[in-house]
Amino acid sequence: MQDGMTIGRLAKAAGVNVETIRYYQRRGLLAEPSKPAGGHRRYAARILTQLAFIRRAQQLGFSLEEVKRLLQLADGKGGAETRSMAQRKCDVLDIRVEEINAMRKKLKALIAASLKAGARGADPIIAALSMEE
Amino acid sequence: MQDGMTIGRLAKAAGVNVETIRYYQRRGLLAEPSKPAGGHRRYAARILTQLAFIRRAQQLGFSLEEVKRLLQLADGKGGAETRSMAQRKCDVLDIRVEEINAMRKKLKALIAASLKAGARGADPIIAALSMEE
DNA sequence: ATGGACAACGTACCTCGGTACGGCGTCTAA
DNA sequence: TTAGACGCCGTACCGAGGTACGTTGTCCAT
Repeated sequence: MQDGMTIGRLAKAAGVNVETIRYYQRRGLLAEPSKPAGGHRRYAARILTQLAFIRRAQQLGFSLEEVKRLLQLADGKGGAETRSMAQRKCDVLDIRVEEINAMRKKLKALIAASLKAGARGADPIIAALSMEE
Repeated sequence: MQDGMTIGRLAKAAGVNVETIRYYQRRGLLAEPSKPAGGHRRYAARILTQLAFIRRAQQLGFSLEEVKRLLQLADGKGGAETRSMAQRKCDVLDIRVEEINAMRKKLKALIAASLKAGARGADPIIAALSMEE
C-alpha cells in the first residue's frame, strides 16, 4: 500500500467514471501523475478538489476548454481574466435565455390558440409552422 | 427542361445545404421523389414549404425526430397530439430556462463579489469553484 | 457531340462531453 | 503463489445535426 488513490478509488470518490478522468487528462484539465516505472499511478486528494472544481464550473455553463483556463487561473491571481470570462459567459446565457423565452412565448400562444380552436379545422400550431413567410 | 427543381436549386431556394436535404431524406423527414430511370430527381415547390416547416419547428425547439412527427401530423388532424407535443416542449423549455437563470444568478453574484474584492487576495469566483461542498 | 456543371451515393468527418472495449500488464489479498 | 480485480493504452463509439468528399453518372447549352 502506497499513499494516494488509484484511479478507480479517485473516480468513485469523485462520483465520475474512470474514463472521464483519463479524458480530462488527455484534454489537459488534469495533470497525469508520474508513473512509477511501469506501474499504476497514484493520485493525491488534491485531484479530487480539481474534479469538484470542474463539476462546479460546468454547472455554471463553462465548457471544458474554459474550465481548463479557469484551472490555470486558480493558481495565481487572474482576477480580471476570471471576471471577464464570467461576464462573457453571463452575456451568452442572457442571450440564450432570451432565445428560449421567445420560443416559450410562441409555443404558449400557439397552444392557447389550438385549445381555443378545438377539434374543428386545421390546427393553429400546424398552420403556424406551415405558413408562408 | 422538366418541371420541378433539381436538388441544387431547391437547396439554394430554401437556404440550406444540398447535403442537408439528402440528410433529411435519410432521416425520413422528406420523401425522396421517384427517380426517373437512373436520372436526376425533380422536386415540387411543396418540398420548399416542408423545409420551411422544419426550420420553423426547429426554431421552436423541436428535434428532428419531433419535427418528423409534426410533419406527419400536418397532413391529417392530430390537433390533440400536436398540442401535447407543444405542451411537453414548453415544459422542457420552462425547466431549461430556470436552469440557465440559476446559472446566471450565481454568475452575477460572483462577478459582483469579484469586483468588490478587487485585486487583493484570492478571487471570489475561483474561491467559489474551489470551495468544499 | 461534347465538356463543364451538376446529381447520386456511400462514407467519413465535425463538435461536445464523455463512455465502452479489448488486449495487455500489474497489484494485492487470501 | 496465484487468481482475480484493477490499471494502462489506444481506439472506436454515442447522439444531434449536420458538412465534406470522392467517384461515377447524367443533363443540357453550345
